[in-house]
Order: sequence, then structure tokens, then C-alpha cells
Amino acid sequence: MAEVQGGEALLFLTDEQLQQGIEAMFFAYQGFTADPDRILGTMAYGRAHHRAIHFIARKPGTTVTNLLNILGVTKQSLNRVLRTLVDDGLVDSRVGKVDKRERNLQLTPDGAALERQLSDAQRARMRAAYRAAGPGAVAGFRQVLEAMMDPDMRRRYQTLREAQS
Amino acid sequence: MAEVQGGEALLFLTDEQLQQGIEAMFFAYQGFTADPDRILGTMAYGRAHHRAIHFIARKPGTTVTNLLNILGVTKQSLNRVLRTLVDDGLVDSRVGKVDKRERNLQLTPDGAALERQLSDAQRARMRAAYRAAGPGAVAGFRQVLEAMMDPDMRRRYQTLREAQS
DNA sequence: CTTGGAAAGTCAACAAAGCTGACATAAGTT
DNA sequence: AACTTATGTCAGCTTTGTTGACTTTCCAAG
Repeated sequence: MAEVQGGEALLFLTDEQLQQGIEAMFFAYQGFTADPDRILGTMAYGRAHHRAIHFIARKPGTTVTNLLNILGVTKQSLNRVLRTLVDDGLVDSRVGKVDKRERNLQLTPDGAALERQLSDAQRARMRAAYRAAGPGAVAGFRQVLEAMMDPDMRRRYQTLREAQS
Repeated sequence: MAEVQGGEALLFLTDEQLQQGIEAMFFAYQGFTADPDRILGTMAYGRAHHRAIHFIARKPGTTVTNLLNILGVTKQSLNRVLRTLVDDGLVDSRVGKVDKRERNLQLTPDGAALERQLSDAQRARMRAAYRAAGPGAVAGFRQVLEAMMDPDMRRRYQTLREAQS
């Protein structure tokens, strides 16, 4: 009873196919975070610190509010993380030039070193997965992920893409 | 400096491409969990309950140890979740027939109803993403995710796939 | 048939990381 | 001068993970 197809080829999707996609997301995300988690486990940091470091590295000089929007957590939650990173000398928080209410965040050399260590590990896994899946798969992967995002997040994701070359 | 290619076409991957893949995973996972989280937020349950319910529904009669391996958490952590589900009459835990030390877990009618509510929401999003991305993209999506898993998890994922038709 | 080990459950204590609500301060904006 | 925005902080709570210690049950090997 799974032979009929939609208007476009292969767009008939059984619940079983969707279920497998859901489980693939779950297991893949475990792998996705496994390497950074292992590294962070040896320090006093966790996944939340990784995320902050990642996006500060990605957009140096970004503000707290911007980070808040990207991460989708509360000010209090982010602040706890950010404060330890600043105190430990991994992140530099300086008063904004134009708007002095804002804080411009960037990594210190120590912060950049940790960022590199974390993202090297994560990129290595991503690279291996891309290689194993092949070039055609990569485009599809990205398309499905993008379509799965909430519209707000998709906008932020695309903004990040454009910000880089 | 990005001209050289690997043995197979397009397998030269810039750090920027990999970085975008990483961010796509992050934002997509937010979307992936958003709908169930919203539903669960109205009850006394969280994501951990959802995961337990999902895999019990998926493999009725599964044991605690098996669930432990799939979820990758500690016995104590799972037990807390499982106990509330059993106490609330959503999960039925019965002594194993062959090995009486084991507990065979399955959803009660109430549990199945919640499971359906949660997975309907999640499947709807997955279906929309698949449709938006198109049939070719779906295969690539699955291939990359599978390649990103830890070997253990990949095995469990494939086992789950085979278990169903 | 005893003993060793596996499966499951439980208690206690703790940590990471999220949340709400309330409030303070500084600095733009109207 | 009044309003709003950006940030930071205090306090308290929840969920979900962790270790470690211990018990009960029960299969299986000697």
C-alpha cells in the first residue's frame, strides 16, 4: 500500500519514512555534539559555552542581544555562561562605540584557541560525513535542514551565511 | 586557494562550507524539537519523556537496558522519567516472560495517545521539510545524517529500520 | 546447589543549563 | 523630562543529566 506517488516523483511519504528521518536526526545530533562534549567535559565548560563561543567567533563584535536571538535562550541563562567566559579571559566584552549601551563581544587569543580546538573536532566529523555521503548528498542535506528550521531561525541562518564570503 | 579537488568531484570542502553545515544542524535541531516541546510544555513532561515514549512506541516490549543503550543516558536518569510515566499510567512495565529480571515496556492507551500527538506534530514538520526540499534532497539528508552518527548509534539506528517493514 | 554476575530499581547528592520575576543602571530617543 | 532599550544581576525553581552505593531478583556456570 505504499506504491502510489504524489504529483512529483517520490513525494509520497509514509509515516515509517518520516519516523526514520526523525530518528536519524536524533542519533546524528548525538554524534554531532559528541566530540565537543568530550573536549568540554575535561574543563569546567559545557555545551552552552560552546555555542556562545561558536557564534562570537563567527561574528566578532556581535552584541549580547544578537547572541540572545541566535541562541534562543534567556538573558539570564546566557549571562551566566558569558560571565564565566569573560572572567576566565576567553571572551572580551567592550562597550559599544556607537551605542554605549551595547557590549561588543569577541574572543581573546585564549578563547580563539579553544574555539579552534572545538570546531576542528566538529568540522572533522562533518567533513567525514560529507565525504562518506558524497557531493550530491550534501546539497540535499542542507536543503532539508533549512526547510526544517523555524522561519526566524532560517532568517538568522541565512544572514550568517551571507555575512561570510 | 580553493581550486584543487579531491579524487571525486566536489569533495573539496572549505571550512566555511563545513561551518555552515554545523550551523544548519544547530538551527534545524531547534526546529525539530520545537513542536513536541511546545506540547510537552503544557504538561508535566519534558523532552526526556518524549524520547522514552517514542522508542517504547517504536519497539513495544523493549527492555530497560535496550532503552538505556538507545538513549545514551544513565539508568538513574532514565528511571526517574520512566517511573513518572508508569505512575501516570502512560507506560506499562511488566516482568519479562523468558527472563524475569527484565521489564518489558509498552505504552498504555493513554501513552499511545500522547505518543501520537507528539509524533504527529514532529512528522508534520518533517513531511513539510521533505516536500519543500524535494525527493532528491531526502536521500542526501539521510545519507549525511547516517554518516555523522557514532558507529554504535548507527548500528542501533539500522536495527530500528530493519525492525519495521 | 551454591555462587557469581547481570538486570533492574532506589537513595542521596550534585551539576549544567534552562526558566520566571523583579529590579538596577546606563544610555539613547522622543 | 519621560520613555525605551541594552545589559546585568539577584533569587528561586525545574528538568535532566551525572556518580556512587546498595538491594533484590534471578539466570547460568561450576
